[in-house]
Amino acid sequence: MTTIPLPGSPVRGSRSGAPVMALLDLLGRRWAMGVLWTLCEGGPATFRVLQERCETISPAVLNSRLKELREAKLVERTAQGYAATKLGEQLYGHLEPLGAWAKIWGKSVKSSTTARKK
Amino acid sequence: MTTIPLPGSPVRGSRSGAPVMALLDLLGRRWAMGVLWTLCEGGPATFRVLQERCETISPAVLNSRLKELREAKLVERTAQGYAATKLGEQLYGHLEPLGAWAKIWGKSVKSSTTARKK
DNA sequence: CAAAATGCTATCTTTTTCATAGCAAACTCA
DNA sequence: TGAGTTTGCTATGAAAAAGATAGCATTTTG
Repeated sequence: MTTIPLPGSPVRGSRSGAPVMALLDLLGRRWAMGVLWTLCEGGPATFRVLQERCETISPAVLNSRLKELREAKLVERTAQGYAATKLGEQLYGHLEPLGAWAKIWGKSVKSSTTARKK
Repeated sequence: MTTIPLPGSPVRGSRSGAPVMALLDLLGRRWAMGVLWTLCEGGPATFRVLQERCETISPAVLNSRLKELREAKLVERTAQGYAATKLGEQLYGHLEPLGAWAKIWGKSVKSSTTARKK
């Protein structure tokens, strides 16, 4: 079993346990941000629906991420299924601008990477 | 070799290749945000110095992340060593508030998780 | 020029993630 | 009520990624 990164306890990448390091560890796991993003964008969803929305996530990973996000108080179970908590929405508020920024980034990258292989 | 997620090409987690999905894929790799964070916080650094700043990163992973970040135009090599590009700084600008937010988060989580096991 | 620093690559082990299958419990409704 | 469906996962085996460590070629320094 994996340890769930929580602020205060030492995490991968930092012996200090600085909150931001715990956060980066938590979010730096495959699908962590994607799941939160999807939940916030599309609203509460059951496990199965969430899985479909994420298109390619496997149930095992979805389950792991949900456990972690719930323990981190970013996601909770409601009558409607899984949903972002207030804290989760707050975090999403910080992440959401990345959507717009990514488009700008996309242009910069593409203009310098036209016709690349592999 | 791993494919580097770039906007426009389909990435893990999304067949669409939406820029934000490419970004989340790129950043959702271990140490990706940490490296950018460290570079922006501490300024340009040589490979070795960067490695030390990151405390526990292995050279292989650091090397991979640097390649990806460079291809994504977020990091570049300068006379001073590796450094965030303008684009990278911009992105960091969006990430940076997470530092403060993580502290708030830390309190909420801790208050509900006092004395947990495992 | 010898010693130290730099920038990685190689290698092996441990973790994560992926891809699927499938099962138990809750829900539907004929 | 009880067969069929949906939901929420768990199990499993294989592939990919990350971690730990050693070490080597090149550059820099004294």
